[in-house]
Amino acid sequence: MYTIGEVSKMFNLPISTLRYYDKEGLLNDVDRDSSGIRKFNDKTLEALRVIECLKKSGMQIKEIKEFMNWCSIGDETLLKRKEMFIRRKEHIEKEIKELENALEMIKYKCWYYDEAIKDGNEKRVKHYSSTNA
Amino acid sequence: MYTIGEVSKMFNLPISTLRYYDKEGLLNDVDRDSSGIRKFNDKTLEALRVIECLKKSGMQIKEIKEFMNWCSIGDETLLKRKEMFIRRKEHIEKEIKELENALEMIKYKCWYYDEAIKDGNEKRVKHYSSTNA
DNA sequence: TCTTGACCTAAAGTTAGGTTTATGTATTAA
DNA sequence: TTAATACATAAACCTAACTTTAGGTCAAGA
Repeated sequence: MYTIGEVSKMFNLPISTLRYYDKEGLLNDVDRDSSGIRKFNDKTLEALRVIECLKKSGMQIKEIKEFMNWCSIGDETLLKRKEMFIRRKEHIEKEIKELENALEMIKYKCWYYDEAIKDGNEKRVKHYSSTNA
Repeated sequence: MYTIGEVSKMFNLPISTLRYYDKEGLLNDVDRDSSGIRKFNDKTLEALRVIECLKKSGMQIKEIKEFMNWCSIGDETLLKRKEMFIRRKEHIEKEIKELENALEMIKYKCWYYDEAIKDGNEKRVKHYSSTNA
């Protein structure tokens, strides 16, 4: 059992964010002690790891909430959940490709400015712009 | 010379976004015809390509504006610009790594649900959670 | 006893990056 | 001449994902 402050440190997430996730229904059934204080368990930690991952994959909070809901419904949603992960996989693979393209252009720009700095101006290197970037 | 509508189609960007970029100062000195209509040139197209790339690398509009400003100042900002691209390179490389980590977890989840669907439930496969994800 | 620190809630506020709306102008085809 | 298009502006609006604020509870240590 962990307090909200402990979990906040473990995940490097503001306490306000954890409360927000709870309020939005991303953290199914968070236990409370007799005075209403949240007691997080290992299931919550696992949920937070999944949330981190799904956010990275471009999902919105309300979509993640929907997924968490499917999880608590049970076996009848297994297929839906699998299909969702397949879509996330495709999304993230596409995103990586796009980032790699951007990275190529940025690397070219690093070279471009290296050369320009050597020359003191962009005159010579400018000619390459249309052919390389 | 291109109209805003043509550029919108070329870059698959809403006209409103192009006007917004112009207003925010991301598109240095866009020419206008005698009745005030924007006439984009190849320099603008190149700027748009750079903007796309810098956005992908995680930069904010106001930071991109600052960079565009450096470009119009001239050779004295060459070093600054190069350093900026080096930082963008680092940022994007870090981002790719994080996405690759998320992708690993998502792939595991795809396998997990594949197995669970074969079994009709998560009972058997659940045991692997702590060791794999 | 008092104060400090960690927790709680509801509700308002914030920010980025656009988008929409309302209104107007200029060109062109029927 | 009228209607449709494509352009223009300023200003209001929107959304997601938090964050901040204001006010309150509770347990522990000095």
